[in-house]
Amino acid sequence: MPPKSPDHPDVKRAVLDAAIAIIAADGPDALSMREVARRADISHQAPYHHFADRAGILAAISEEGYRAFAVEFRQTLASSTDPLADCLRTYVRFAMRHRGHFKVMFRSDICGVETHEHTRAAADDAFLALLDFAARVSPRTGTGPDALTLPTILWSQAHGLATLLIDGPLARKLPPEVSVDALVDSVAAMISRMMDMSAARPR
Amino acid sequence: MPPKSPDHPDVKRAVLDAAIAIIAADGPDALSMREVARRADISHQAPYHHFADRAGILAAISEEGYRAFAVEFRQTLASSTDPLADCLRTYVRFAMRHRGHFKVMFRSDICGVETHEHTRAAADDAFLALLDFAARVSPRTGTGPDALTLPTILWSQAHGLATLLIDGPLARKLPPEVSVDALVDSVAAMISRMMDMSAARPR
DNA sequence: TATTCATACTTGACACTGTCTAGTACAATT
DNA sequence: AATTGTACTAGACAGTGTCAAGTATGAATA
Repeated sequence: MPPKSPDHPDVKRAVLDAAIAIIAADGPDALSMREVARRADISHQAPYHHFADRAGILAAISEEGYRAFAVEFRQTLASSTDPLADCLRTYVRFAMRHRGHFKVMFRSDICGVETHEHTRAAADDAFLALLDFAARVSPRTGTGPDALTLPTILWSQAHGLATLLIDGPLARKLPPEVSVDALVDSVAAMISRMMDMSAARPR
Repeated sequence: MPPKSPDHPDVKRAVLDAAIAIIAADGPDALSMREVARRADISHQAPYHHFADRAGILAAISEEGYRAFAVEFRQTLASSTDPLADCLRTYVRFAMRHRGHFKVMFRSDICGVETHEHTRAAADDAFLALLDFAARVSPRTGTGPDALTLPTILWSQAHGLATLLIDGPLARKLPPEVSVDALVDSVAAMISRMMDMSAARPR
């Protein structure tokens, strides 16, 4: 039980929030321990009491992101009648609403998934949610060596769209009259239609 | 005309190659001007004679990447009888064979596409190649507000797969008996089949 | 041939970074 | 009252990007 600091009610949270804000604005590269400390109005060394190092902060952020993602994704999956379109939308919407988290989560070099146990566990769980999604979209998916093909397609589709919009050049390519939401919707609709047709006459 | 240095035949090239090697191994974050200079066996300030700053090196690398990508992609498109599968393979293969370039190209925060004119031009041209690809795959694509939907789908698919394999957690998820090449092949095959069916009974 | 001049560097310095090592203030425990 | 552990602060160090100034070298000019 951490006895509350006299200065701040929850320094750890303040550190995380400052870090997330910096990352959302300028990307993970711009994350500086000292800038975080400055924003949280603590000494440049205080964050080290809550996180081992810079990588520790990033790992904590991506872990938080994976957990939140799994929750949102499972909620959508459970309550949707058109899981393909809705989950795709959820994926992209999560990326845009939690840029700070998302920008770290899928950078395996910095997200800590290979070095931090808790982060890895959260990432694995989020991956399970994705597999559930794929199974729901196409129950025919077997367990053979091809079992990963459809999940890979769906994941790539959602992830590629999200990253191209967040980090990549896609948003810049959109003509002004096409909104990001509209694009996501039409992509979801077209994919959904293609999947249905493919299911209607398999093999 | 740059008069050849007495020390190196082409310092600029040496700087670029050292930088690409560093990025391929440890990502763009690990790129350090001083490490580059050390590897090229020049003073820590010599790179500044050929590039304005760190961002200038990254912009040069991504420009080079865009050009090479456009060439490879157009070659595939011109010579293929199954453009969808072949171009998807080319995209992913390019990412894996030119990791150093690829890891910079699609990080719009660092690739210089918004700040460096030549880089932007190369990126725009590569995008045109993608549009040609989409038109070839589905000639029915009109010019209305939905014109971007299919290109977006194809691009997202290829890009998502490439980034999940290069930077993301997908490669870690693959069971040992499934090779990356095999996964890319089966994804390409499945997508291709779905597109064909969708084309066979449109609307 | 002697002088000028741009090119391609090197060297030195600065502010900033992550992180190591020492501290210090304070609450809970003994 | 003394000890201990938590949550910090302060100082120092090597490494970073980059600015400023100096130096060697080859080409152009006088």
